Amino acid sequence: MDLTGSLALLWGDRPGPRRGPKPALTHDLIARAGIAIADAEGLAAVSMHRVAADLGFTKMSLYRYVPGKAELVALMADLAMGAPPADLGGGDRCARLRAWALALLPGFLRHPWVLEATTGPRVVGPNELAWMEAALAQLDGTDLGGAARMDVLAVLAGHVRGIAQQAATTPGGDAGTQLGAILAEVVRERGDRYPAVKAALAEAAEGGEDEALGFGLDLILDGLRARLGEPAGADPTQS
Amino acid sequence: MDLTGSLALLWGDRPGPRRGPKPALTHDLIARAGIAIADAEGLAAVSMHRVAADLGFTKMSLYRYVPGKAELVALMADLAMGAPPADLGGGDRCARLRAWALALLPGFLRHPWVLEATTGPRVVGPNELAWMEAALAQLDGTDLGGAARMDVLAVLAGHVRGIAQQAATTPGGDAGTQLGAILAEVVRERGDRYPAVKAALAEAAEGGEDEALGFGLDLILDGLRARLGEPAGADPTQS
DNA sequence: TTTTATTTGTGTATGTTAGACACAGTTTTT
DNA sequence: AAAAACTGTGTCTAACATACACAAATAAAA
Repeated sequence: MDLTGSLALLWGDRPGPRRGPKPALTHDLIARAGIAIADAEGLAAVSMHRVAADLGFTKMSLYRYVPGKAELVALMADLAMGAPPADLGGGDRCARLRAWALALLPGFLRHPWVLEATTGPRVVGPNELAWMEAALAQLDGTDLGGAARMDVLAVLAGHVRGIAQQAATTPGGDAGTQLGAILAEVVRERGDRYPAVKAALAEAAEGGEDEALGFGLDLILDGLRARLGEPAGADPTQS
Repeated sequence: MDLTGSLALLWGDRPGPRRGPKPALTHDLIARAGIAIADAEGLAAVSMHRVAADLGFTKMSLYRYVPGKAELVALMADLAMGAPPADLGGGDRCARLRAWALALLPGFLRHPWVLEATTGPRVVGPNELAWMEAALAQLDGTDLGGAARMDVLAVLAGHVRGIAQQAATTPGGDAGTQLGAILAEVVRERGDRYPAVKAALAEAAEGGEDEALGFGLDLILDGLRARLGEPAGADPTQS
């Protein structure tokens, strides 16, 4: 894993002068082809051969643009998530952080494989850094230390990721429904050993509403408001 | 991905009567061999051949015990995380949830690959379910709905995962330090476009203390306390 | 304008991986 | 003793990432 190589690649540090024939492909084109495959058939379906073939080229020609598969996936992930919204709306700091977190979700839902692609050590791309910047900027002027700010970020992003991951397995497509069904089956058969899970599951299936993301965010942001000494914002779920 | 198969496997639903020779291996033995490899060299180093070889057997003999690699990894992950602590200590509900989350961390730190292995759709094993049960049991008697309880779980576990993931890339070993160094380098070169990240990073590197896990947990649990209408517990970071 | 250096796209080859399948040896049941 | 069932193994295939060398193309240098 040559991380230094993929850095220059992700950040577009290409040497200028060329002499040979003009390259027929671009990073953008390649990444888009990979994204299309991953969206339709999952990250496992993305192979050098497949991406190249979809572009009408040979597998080996891809290596002229990308050092390896890891870098290709990094490129795909950074492009798929896109840039953060320029405007997080009005409201106080925490409301804007809430908007930020909410804005993060659609990307994960549209490209569930990004969750897989961004676990473990990786190179942070321009878009990912832009998302970080957008959130951290909201914490300017607070008395939080650098580590604490990073931590607020981690909590928020972690929660969104968790929700996205949960959502990615739920919709009725492939193994998703199976997973839910199997979990339910296990709990039904051996539910006596897991009463709390059984109860929560039953009640969740009954009530049905999943405002999971909002609920968790409110939890976190209420805590943050208290920590910052700011007044509680408008909160629809509590009087 | 045959999820039904791995379910019976993870939960030990083996058919009773045997006629042929006694099996030389057990799921436990196989999983431990895999865990040893993953701990030492990462999840990528775990292959059927490698695990079998380390046990002194042929690759194909493993398939007598495990339907495929996915099931092997699921087995490894469930065993590696182990059972939740029987006693979460005294204190109020939120203090016990805090203890639960803190107890979750060492497993992730000892076996960083579990993060990778438990992203995406998977079969939930006995230990994972036991962890869920332990946390959900603390929410008994609250007015939270089933979905909300699951969500509290997701927020807490998600945060611990995030911290573990961050920690997994930090310690000075392989690509970890590189990643941090590269991020720092990117920010140093182009820091003007990411002032908030730059500031947070600089301050974090300076201050140094990373009570990241505790900070985030307090954030979440403060929010939860407010939601539950319980008084704030003893909190060392606030008067 | 000719030559030369450089870069692209490709074909071929290698090593690794997951998994299918059939077979021989072993053990329990009949 | 015979039959049935199960285990461990060897062989085989297909997919994959990646190394390497080569021909065609193209821009800079002569």
